[in-house]
Amino acid sequence: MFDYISRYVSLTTEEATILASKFKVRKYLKGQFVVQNGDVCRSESFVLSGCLKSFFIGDDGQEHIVMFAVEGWWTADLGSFIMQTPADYNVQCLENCILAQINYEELEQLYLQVPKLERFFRIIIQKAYVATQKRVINNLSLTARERYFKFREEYPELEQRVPQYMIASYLGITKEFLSKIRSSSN
Amino acid sequence: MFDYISRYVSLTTEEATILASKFKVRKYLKGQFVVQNGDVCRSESFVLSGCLKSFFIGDDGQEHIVMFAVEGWWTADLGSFIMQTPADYNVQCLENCILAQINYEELEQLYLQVPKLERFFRIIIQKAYVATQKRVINNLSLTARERYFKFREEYPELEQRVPQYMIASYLGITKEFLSKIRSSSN
DNA sequence: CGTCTATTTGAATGTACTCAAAAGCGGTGG
DNA sequence: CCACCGCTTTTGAGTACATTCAAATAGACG
Repeated sequence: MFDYISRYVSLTTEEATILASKFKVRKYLKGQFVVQNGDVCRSESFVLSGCLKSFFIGDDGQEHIVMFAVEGWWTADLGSFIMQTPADYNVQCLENCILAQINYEELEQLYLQVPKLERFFRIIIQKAYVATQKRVINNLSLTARERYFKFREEYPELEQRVPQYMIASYLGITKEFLSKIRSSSN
Repeated sequence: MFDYISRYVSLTTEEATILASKFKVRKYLKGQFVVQNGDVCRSESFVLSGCLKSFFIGDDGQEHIVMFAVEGWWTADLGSFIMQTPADYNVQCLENCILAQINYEELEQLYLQVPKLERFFRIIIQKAYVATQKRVINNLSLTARERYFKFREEYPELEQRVPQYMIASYLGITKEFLSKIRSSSN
């Protein structure tokens, strides 16, 4: 995690120590929930190992996957976290996971103690924002087929790690249709 | 703009002066481009008055609207701006506009001179990110019809100000189909 | 080997798109 | 003041992409 952060801002040993003191490392088993819909999302998690999905249940009763997270990614219901309001999403482990977590109050303290990190998180979010905007674009301008192939290119690891029906959900198509896409010319 | 910023961070008079010195106010006529696809997006713009669209031309040759911006919103090709790489999008005025603009170098200086603004922009981007994620969700879980009515609720002003075919583009549907949605039970 | 879950296949249906043409609407000039 | 032009919106018929539901098949795990 330090390696990762130091790509964006350089920390002194002291700052790194403060940083480390705010995070707690926690293990989760496959299937466990890190965030549950309706609860306030109390912490932001950096994935040290494992794989998770964020999803919500639509009015239709169906599960819609918002995003996946693997090693080196952050996960949370950010909307809930920043406003400290009940979460729209669930975050659940698809594998056994090890997460480095920081809660709301400690993060606010951290911003005060190490203002550089304000910059770090700004940059991280900017990138996430741009990526999400690209996803909006793809959803609007590409067919299901094209979206799927783009997904494969961009996240070849996920293609392996995650069941197909979840990828279908992430892409916004049914599992049956994804299966048909795959069978016709892969 | 100061009012707007002071909702998130409180600035001293001195800091406000520095802030003001970095921004340039510029007027654009209806139809003018603030950012052009292929150019590097050099500045971020805060809309003082007017209305703009960000869009790109898909492989199919069709215009896809990424977002609108009205008074009190920020606009830019953020991906291009933060990486200083050629823009994917165009940003064009739908009305005569007055924008407060800051370019890349000046913003970086500003972050150094008034670190509080790092916080301000982090918060802004966080909110934009959450909003964009909601849009992804809506696109995945709602029908065209539902998306349209949600859009009306959320942006009643835009509904008035922007031609219908652009709203259709923003929603990811054809203008013909939007017309049909409207005619059946409005 | 049996059970549970995930994937595939097929037929019928629905939602949204394409293309073409008509109607509405605002501005401009005769 | 009306006629015409360009641009936006509407309407309709035919089509394509994606969904639903049901059933069959394949894989993983005990």
